[in-house]
Amino acid sequence: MEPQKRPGGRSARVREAVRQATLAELAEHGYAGLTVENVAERSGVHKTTVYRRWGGIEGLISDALELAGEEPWPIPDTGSIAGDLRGVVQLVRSGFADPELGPVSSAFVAAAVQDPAAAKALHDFFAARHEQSAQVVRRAIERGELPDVVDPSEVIRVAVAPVYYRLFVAHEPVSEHDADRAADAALAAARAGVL
Amino acid sequence: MEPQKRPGGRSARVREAVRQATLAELAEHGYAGLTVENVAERSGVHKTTVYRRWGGIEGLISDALELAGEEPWPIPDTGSIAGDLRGVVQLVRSGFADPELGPVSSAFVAAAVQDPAAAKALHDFFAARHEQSAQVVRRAIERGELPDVVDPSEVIRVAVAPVYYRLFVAHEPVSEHDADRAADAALAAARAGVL
DNA sequence: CTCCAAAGACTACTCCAGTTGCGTTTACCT
DNA sequence: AGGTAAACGCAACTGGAGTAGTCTTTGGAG
Repeated sequence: MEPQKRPGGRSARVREAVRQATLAELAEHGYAGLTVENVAERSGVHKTTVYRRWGGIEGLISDALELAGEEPWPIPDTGSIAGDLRGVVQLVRSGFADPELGPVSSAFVAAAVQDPAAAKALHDFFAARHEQSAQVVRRAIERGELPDVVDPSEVIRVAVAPVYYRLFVAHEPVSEHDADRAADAALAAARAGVL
Repeated sequence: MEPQKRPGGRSARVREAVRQATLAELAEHGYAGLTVENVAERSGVHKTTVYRRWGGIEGLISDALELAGEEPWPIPDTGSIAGDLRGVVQLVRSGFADPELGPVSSAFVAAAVQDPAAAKALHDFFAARHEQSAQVVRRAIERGELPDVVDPSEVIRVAVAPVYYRLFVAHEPVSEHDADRAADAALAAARAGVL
């Protein structure tokens, strides 16, 4: 009574096992502590197989990232653009603050800074996120809360950028207040029509 | 006729040679391609000496970063906060776009994402940069261009954040227009009093 | 000028990430 | 069912990062 056989046999099981092991290792040891051997041992798949199919750590990251990108992203709907934008930014902040998800998310960013393949995967990931999150801005435009000249995805970028900047560039702590302020700043700029 | 002897003898020369070699290797091969052996060979200093004094790649990066932090940062003075802010952000953008400085600067960011020591060094670096750049905002407040409730360094952060976000998180290209727009957005938020 | 302590150079070693070649298993196809 | 090609497992090997011990050089002090 195998789970299911149609979408693939052994290979599919191996792939899934490795993906899960990668995420688990990432959560435990972070990106710096991620090794192919540990992933292989945890997944029960042999070391050489991982090297052949994934090519190395970068491949593991890209694959896991692709998996993460398929998961849906909750879009806030508080009724006002102010609340929605704050919701989006807080979601980002809390995601990295989470002791379980945080290290995994951070690992993706870390990997992308070094490996071009991971960078491409992360680029696509964020393109999708921007597109989805921009929904809150489009709704606001329809409601007349914002001028229709604003670029919806640009508002999202400017809103979340300070959080990422603090986390991965300046390496400063990010409080809830910081997140709200970033969202409010993006909103003020959008209202002024500069975005 | 040695350059100068007071500030130290052999050790000082070794340290300087290694620092320069680190920067040169960083510019050529980036952070991913940086190895202790290459730095040692280029500097003419033995491998073991580098390991003993710097401890490894992280130490090399931290040391080079400390050196970079001592260099002065040009503060724009165009007469208006709008021009000054744009100048600050453009300076960031052009720094990373430069074919020589870009890889080095990027390497610092990459290193800091992985190594705590480099992260600390980069944190201090940006703290100093924020403090210096905030000057343009403080002048604007004095001139009455901005309300005196605004947080000068926060305006800087919000202004430059989208550039870094595009470069190192979303991995999107950054145009001059993007940089100007980010500066304008921060200014609009500051005028609205939300920063 | 001579001596000495600190710092660097050198050699040889260890250890582990990544590779290679080959044997074995597995899913799919007729 | 049986055959086959792809995918996986396995063990041995390679290469380079990092370490340890020892010798040599250097810069300063009396």
